[in-house]
Amino acid sequence: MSNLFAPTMKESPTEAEIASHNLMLRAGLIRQLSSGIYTYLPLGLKTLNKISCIVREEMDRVGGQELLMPAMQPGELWKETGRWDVYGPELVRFRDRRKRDFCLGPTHEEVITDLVRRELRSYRDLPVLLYQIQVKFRDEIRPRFGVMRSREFIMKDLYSFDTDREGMQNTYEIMYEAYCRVFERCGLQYQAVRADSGVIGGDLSHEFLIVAQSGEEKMMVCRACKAGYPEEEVSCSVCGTTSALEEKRGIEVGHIFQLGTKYSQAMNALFVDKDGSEKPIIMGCYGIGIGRTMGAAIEAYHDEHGIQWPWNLAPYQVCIIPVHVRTAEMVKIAETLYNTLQEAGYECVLDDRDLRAGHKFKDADLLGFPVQLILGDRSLKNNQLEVKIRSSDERVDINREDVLETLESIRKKSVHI
RNA sequence: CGGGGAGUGGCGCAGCCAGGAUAGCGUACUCGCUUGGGGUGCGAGUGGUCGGCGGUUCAAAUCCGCUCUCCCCGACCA
Repeated sequence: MSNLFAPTMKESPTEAEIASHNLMLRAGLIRQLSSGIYTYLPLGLKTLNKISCIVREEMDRVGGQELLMPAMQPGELWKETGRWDVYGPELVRFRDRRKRDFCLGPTHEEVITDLVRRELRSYRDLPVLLYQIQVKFRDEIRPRFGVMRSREFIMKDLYSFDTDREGMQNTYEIMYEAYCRVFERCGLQYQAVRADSGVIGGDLSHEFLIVAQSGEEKMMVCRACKAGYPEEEVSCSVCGTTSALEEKRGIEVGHIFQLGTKYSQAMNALFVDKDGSEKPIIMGCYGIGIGRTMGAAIEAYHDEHGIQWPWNLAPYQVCIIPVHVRTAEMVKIAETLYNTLQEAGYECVLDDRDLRAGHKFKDADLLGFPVQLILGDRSLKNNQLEVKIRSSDERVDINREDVLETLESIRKKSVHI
């Protein structure tokens, strides 16, 4: 950690009004460049990448193919769908040197549809699922809550292309399940809720919310069948029970849509069906806010001391804390332990800084590593070390040779999939 | 965009109303000693265009005008 660029702060910056924003700044995960525009520092990027990896794996698992589209998009495409006029000032627009209209993509329906209409001709090419994890730009009226609503943000957006509505609905269900796995693997409590499809357009739509007290959105969840409903929908539950609705709050991190032919029709993205007739491709689109998921995770898991990362999202799972680095013996044992864990596949940091124990403890708590391995003089003599679980504050002394076994059992308890 | 608030060493703030000497406090940082299991104690030190431009005045962080930025509340969103 002496080499780690993770500037922590003891005091809270004034601008951060909510826990996740405050902690991301204090723990040195992000720094603000401008309103709604943030730099991810090394630790913040680590977690961001963890979320991206999980998302990527789950998209690939259901047949998604990753590509990368440009952020800079010609206005022409947006005029084709009419969204150049509809989207409003949230769309970041500019002209190039030849005075052609361009924008920075807030979403990529136009670009992907343009790609697909050029390359996909036959029903034999379908269905296809294409996605990217990429930076998006939305000139929000009011950016707020740090990375939760920023003007530049990382989003996974997948677009599906089917030959008919049944195919699209099938894809939708598969994606729904994939989303459930993503959030489970992140170690987050989530809730899917029926939603309006808004500006994006289309028919059926669900939002995925991370359950958190501080969430901006209210929802009603059926205690029996776990189905979620928007607050305003007082309709009863699908499973028939009427009185078992519970109000919960959440943070929207994902949204899935059945688009139908809204874009394919407007942009003339057609395929030739079995019977030889040309039909518009049936589309769906599926977003996950990567940075927002990170913020929501902190919002859901923190205490007065700092972050409590779920195992799979932690920048490092283990923090080794020698209470001092004054003796060669202590340093050697700490380094040996570090190497042992590295070889065993644990991501760990060694707090080799020449600081007082209290300072290191405070930092480790703030940064939220799931496990702290504390090396003190007393336990050292007995060939022991102290294991502290961040989320429960549970502490036990174990023999040093049992460390891998102990970590493995902690990992098993923390991770479900 | 409407309503509210704030810009003063890295961070958190005081000073401004009632203009005046070297712009102050906490923290962080550097050095020395000290301490060593929950942000040690003492001492010394570095670091400031007081957001910017213009004006009033013998004199502006302080008064006036313009402007930029940031934050909070509302409509919108991953």
